[in-house]
Amino acid sequence: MRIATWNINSLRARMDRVLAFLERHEVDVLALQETKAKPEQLDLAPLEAAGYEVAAHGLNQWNGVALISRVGLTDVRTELPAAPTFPEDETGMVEARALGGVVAGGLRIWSLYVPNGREIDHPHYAYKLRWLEALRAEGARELAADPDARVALVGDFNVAPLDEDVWDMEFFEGKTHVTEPERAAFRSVVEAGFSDVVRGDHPGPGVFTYWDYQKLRFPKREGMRIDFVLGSPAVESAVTGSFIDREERKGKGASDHAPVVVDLSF
DNA sequence: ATGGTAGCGAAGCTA
Repeated sequence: MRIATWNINSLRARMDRVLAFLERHEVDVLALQETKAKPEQLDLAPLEAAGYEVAAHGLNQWNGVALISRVGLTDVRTELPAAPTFPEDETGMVEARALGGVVAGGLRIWSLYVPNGREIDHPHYAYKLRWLEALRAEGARELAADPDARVALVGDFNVAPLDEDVWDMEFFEGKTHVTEPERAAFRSVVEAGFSDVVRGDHPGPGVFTYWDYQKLRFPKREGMRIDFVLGSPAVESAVTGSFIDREERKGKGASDHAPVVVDLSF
């Protein structure tokens, strides 16, 4: 089974890229972030013609999350995101940041869009830390109930866990994504039992998943590693390979994030 | 400190 996560920065603007990506890599389940569309705004005909469906989509906040899956492969359990445990953002749209589904074989996959945090002194930064703590608690709860649970936490974490995950630490001094509280919150999720299943095969420095549109960051190779696939022990032991599809950041109409792809064999 | 780019939706906000 091949799963992927991709901050798409508007699903409508990039539906053609999504379709080509799914087919080129034969992806089974794709978690999307920043869909920036209401479900009813999407033209799903091309997806369905290719054998895919939107298994789930965050309801109506711009920065929505979604799961695209081969038809019939993913059963969305609305209780899975455990939304009540997640803090609400100022719009009250909790479900638009975390959405989970059960894929055939019992894999639970969550598409996560961690709050950006904006500035360190902005209330959104504290919200980001609370949100990550809620994620940790929910993940820990799932593994306490079943240590062998197949759970993948995937998405845009908006945290660069290591210094080598940004192109220049000096640039990020005083900025979000690299602060110790954010990194500690990320590590807490890992320590709850969800390990990065990509980094081992694709160590840094210089291995990134995001490059700002501005200032020629991509051609200058000035990026950040902030998109992750974190797997429970059962998922980690099922990983047979992974890659970051840097090609998707190239060309006209690219998202500012590249997809992260992981192969699993249970 | 500013502005640079992109998306949405029709001005300004978010990233």
